[in-house]
Amino acid sequence: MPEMSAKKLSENFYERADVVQVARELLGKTLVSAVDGIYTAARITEVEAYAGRNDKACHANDGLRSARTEIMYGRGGVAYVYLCYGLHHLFNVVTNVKGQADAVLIRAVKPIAGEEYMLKRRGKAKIEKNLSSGPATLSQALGFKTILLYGSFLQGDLIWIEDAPLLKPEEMVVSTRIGVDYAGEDALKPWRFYEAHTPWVSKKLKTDRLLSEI
DNA sequence: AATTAGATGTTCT
DNA sequence: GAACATCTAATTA
Repeated sequence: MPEMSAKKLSENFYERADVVQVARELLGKTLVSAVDGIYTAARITEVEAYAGRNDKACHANDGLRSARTEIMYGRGGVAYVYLCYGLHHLFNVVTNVKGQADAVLIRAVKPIAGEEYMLKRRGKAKIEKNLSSGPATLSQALGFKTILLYGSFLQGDLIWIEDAPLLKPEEMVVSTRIGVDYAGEDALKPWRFYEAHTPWVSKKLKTDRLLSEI
């Protein structure tokens, strides 16, 4: 049985208004999955903030409401999982209060527990970067599938996030978000964050800077 | 090492 | 019908 010493992040953490700050604070936290009765856990090493109606890169931009985006308008602390490119299930954490459609995309994690199950789900033999450094690969490693998990409560017993110390500015890299070139000037917003000095990151850009250098 | 093509299905115009 | 918060294998150099 897994140890349960660390605390689950509460409603207060997720429902704050500043999605960029919540994104930064999610770095270093522990993402736990008990999907399919299999316990896996991983350290969050890369995230991106999506700022609701005012963010052209966000699915809810201009206040778009649809079956897909509806969950983002609900309360913070639930999962927004969607199918990307017809193949990949991307996992987001909904933040802010009801009515505000903010979310944080989890883009990379470092395995902590249940590595053997992650390897099996990914069809890999070795634990290395490509096991879970990417929004689609981490979802596969942790068993996230959109049908099951859209709207999952993140303090339940299927998926949750456990508290861990905050990273310091010198331990954190800031960059523009990946794959959102269609978003015009919003594509330039420095809303991607990853843990410095770890290989568990999806990709690096020439413009990346330590947060402490800005 | 860097670039390209192909996989696939839902959402939005 | 186009676009899409991606990944992998194959190809080029």
